[in-house]
Amino acid sequence: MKSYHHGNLKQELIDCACKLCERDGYTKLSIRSLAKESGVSQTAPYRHFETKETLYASVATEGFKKLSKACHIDADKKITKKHLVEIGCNYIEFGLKNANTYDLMFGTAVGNFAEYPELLESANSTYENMRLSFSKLASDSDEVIAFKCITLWSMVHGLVGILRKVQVVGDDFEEGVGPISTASVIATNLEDHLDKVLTGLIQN
Amino acid sequence: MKSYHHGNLKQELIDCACKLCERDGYTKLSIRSLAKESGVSQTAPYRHFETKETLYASVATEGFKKLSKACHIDADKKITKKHLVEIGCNYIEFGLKNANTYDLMFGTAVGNFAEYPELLESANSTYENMRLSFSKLASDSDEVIAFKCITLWSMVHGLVGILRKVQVVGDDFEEGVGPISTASVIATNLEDHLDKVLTGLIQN
DNA sequence: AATTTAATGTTAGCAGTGTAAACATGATAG
DNA sequence: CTATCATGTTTACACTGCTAACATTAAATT
Repeated sequence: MKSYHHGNLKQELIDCACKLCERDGYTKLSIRSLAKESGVSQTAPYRHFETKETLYASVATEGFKKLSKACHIDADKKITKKHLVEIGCNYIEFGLKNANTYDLMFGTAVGNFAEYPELLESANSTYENMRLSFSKLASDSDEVIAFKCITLWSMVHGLVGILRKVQVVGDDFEEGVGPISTASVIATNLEDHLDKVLTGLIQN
Repeated sequence: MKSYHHGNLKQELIDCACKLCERDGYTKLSIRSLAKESGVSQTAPYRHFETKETLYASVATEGFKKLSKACHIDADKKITKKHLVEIGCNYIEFGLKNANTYDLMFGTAVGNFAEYPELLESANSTYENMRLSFSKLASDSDEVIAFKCITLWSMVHGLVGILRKVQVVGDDFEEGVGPISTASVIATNLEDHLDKVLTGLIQN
């Protein structure tokens, strides 16, 4: 027989939410269906998540932890441009393979990260990781490092968005001229592409 | 007295939706509230929009038309790098000033553009505009032009996303090191920044 | 001009949602 | 052993997208 108290509800809800969110997109996620999935009453989740946004924040936090791991470079080694390209590729791969979670992390579903300390922490730590890698590449000032970092981030972030969008736009352009074919060329040569862009970025 | 038939409901709904969407974000937009706003019954909008997504598509279409206009460069002039920087700046300005509409245009709220011919048309025409500008910069092959185009687009698209996100992340880093201060430096020197990145892109 | 038809509106209603309030249970601290 | 408090349940409200059946009127056809 099942006990009145679940025992591990919060974590189970988060795990389940992560799974469903990535499968169907966060819009399709409902607290009620989540509760049913865990065999618990409709409003039980509210003992662990003040609002739906709080739940979103938890899912996003998990997302940033995964992203951080995906972009992690072993700190002992000396960092070269090749490593940065690798970081960029891993970032993009994460964004494309976990598209729905990525939306939650970078969209507007969670309005203000500062309201969710764990989310803020995991997001900032992802940034800090990237910053550290750049700082080991060249002896730049902190400002220059931060600048390069934001530039790389926006580059890969933009590629994730455009590569995804373009698959959905249809392609009624001539061969090789439309956004889809071009994007797919970029997508299949991500390393080369990032290398080219990073070269312009690093040498100055 | 008001007549049974509204006469111009569809356009009024779209206009109203664009306004409310930009003001509150598309998530807050409801067909019912929209109907009430136009003084019409709850379900009247369904005579003009099959589903809510269809309405979203109309709002997004208007968005792409505006974006296209914002990024338009007079075709007669000779295009220089400076013009491309200007296009990029205008793009970013649009994305930041019309953030909520931008979300609708580039998010997943409208799943498949191909289902909405007008949306597809307006989105592709925005791309085509940018492509034309690049084609007047140098005598590259169509492939190279398309490549540069996608690269610039993903660059500015990424900057819009990161610049917005970073304002929301809070900044518990040292002075000049955190994403916010860096991003704000980039934001206030957009021209320089784009110029720098474009230079690496154009010369090869 | 009369009549049919199609476009556009309304009413009523279903199933689903987020969330608040009041109450029930049971693990834990005194 | 008892009181407290975290965690669960029930009930209820206001809102949502959407469908089906019906009403009105503009436009097309005869």
